[in-house]
Amino acid sequence: MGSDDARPRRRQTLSRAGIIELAIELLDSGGEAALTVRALTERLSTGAGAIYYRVGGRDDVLDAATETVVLKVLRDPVERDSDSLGGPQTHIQTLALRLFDAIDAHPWLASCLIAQLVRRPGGPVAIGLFEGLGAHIRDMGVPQAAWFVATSTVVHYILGAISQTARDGSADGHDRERFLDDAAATWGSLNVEAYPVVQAMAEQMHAHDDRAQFVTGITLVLAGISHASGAAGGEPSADERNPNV
Amino acid sequence: MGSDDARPRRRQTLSRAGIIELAIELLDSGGEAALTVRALTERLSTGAGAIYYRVGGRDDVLDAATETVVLKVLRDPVERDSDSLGGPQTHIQTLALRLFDAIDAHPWLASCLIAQLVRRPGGPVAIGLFEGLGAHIRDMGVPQAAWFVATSTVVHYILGAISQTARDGSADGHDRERFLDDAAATWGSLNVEAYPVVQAMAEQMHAHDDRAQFVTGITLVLAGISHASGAAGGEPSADERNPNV
DNA sequence: ACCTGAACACCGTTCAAGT
DNA sequence: ACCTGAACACCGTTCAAGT
Repeated sequence: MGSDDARPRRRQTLSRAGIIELAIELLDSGGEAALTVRALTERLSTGAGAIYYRVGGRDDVLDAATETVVLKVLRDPVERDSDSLGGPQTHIQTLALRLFDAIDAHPWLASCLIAQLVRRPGGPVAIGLFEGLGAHIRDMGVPQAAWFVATSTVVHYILGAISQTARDGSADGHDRERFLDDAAATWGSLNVEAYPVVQAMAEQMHAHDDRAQFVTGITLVLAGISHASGAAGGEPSADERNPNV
Repeated sequence: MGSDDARPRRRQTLSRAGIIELAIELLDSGGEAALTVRALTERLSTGAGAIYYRVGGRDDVLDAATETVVLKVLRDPVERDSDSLGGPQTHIQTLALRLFDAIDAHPWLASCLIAQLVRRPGGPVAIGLFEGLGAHIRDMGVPQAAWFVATSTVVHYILGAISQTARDGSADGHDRERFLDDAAATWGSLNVEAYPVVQAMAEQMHAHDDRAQFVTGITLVLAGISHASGAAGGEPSADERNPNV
């Protein structure tokens, strides 16, 4: 206000957003191990203290990168991807699939997302997830008293499923396929007396498609929710109440 | 065989099992960060090479510790914990709850279990999980073609749910409770226009009980599975198509 | 065969010092 | 206010050398 000396900022090269953007780039190309404070400082030609001043420690950078990616995925209105005729279940599938597909470009995201929700259960990522998915749970006709349990169940399924789809930094998609083929071969070669179920599953594991299986899984979870709460499947029908969930 | 010079083993102090046992002890008391090769060597009065010779690198120790704990939990017949009158769904709940409860004593287990299943999808832990749970999925009457999808869905839900129950090494149960209270307070104080659903969930989040919610969640998932496989009389909803999938 | 432990190549974080 | 970067206290892993 009163001060007439217009203070010239020494530099403007270093912004919080720029650090986070670079962090995402490092994570995408080299996995979680590639995000080091040193890699950040070298690429930005700065000192370690600058990172701490702008963002914080390594975990804070990781959380910020996760938040940036997840909130971007959640922000777009579902109508952009969903058939507008689809009911709330379709919208939940759309959101879930966006998260699933984000793992392809950001294989590090699954474990960071899980870690972040543990560290900050009331934080912006948790809020975005529960608001985005919860609205459709509400639209399914689930009674309000069950919104939190039902949404939590969906979130838990999504987290577990994407965590298993994530490759670690080193492996690419092709490696992972061979990896699962090996696993299926191991299952198939087991003693059928000791492992009858796994033995029988080996063939399906070999043939299975991660994405299709993810959709089936979430469909099953939603079926359970709508069945238990008495809500009709895709259509938000009116007066259905079940206090029991 | 032929050689008559009975070679005296220099020492017998260092066994693979002993290393793993100590690793679990370190993990239980100090979290994942407390398991270092150096901590192991100091407590065992040995050199780093000995660990590598007997078990392998740090990740191998982590995997071995995880395997030991998980397989122990899965090994007991479910009849020990389940009401013997209970059906297959009860038995799945029993197994799931054993896993859930194991997180209390071993808060590090959730993230290590997830990591291990990614690293070794055909390994003994995966096999134990899918055989143990899959047998009851079969007993529910799910058609064989859907065993793998259905069991995967249950596994994914369990992984996601226990990952969120896990505290990190520093926090104890009391800390975590205060943590969630804070989160609920944050949710409750949000702008109701922007976050109507989360705002409405705040109260339930505050009142909720992790364990009860876990049981509700798995019940919902199982309801979805039995509903889908019962209604179709064949495969579960693998053919229910979201048009944009 | 089994173990030792120094050496190597990294980490994240801090903080006095600069501008 | 904002940045520097040396210093500190750690890591996991390797491998020649011992027995």
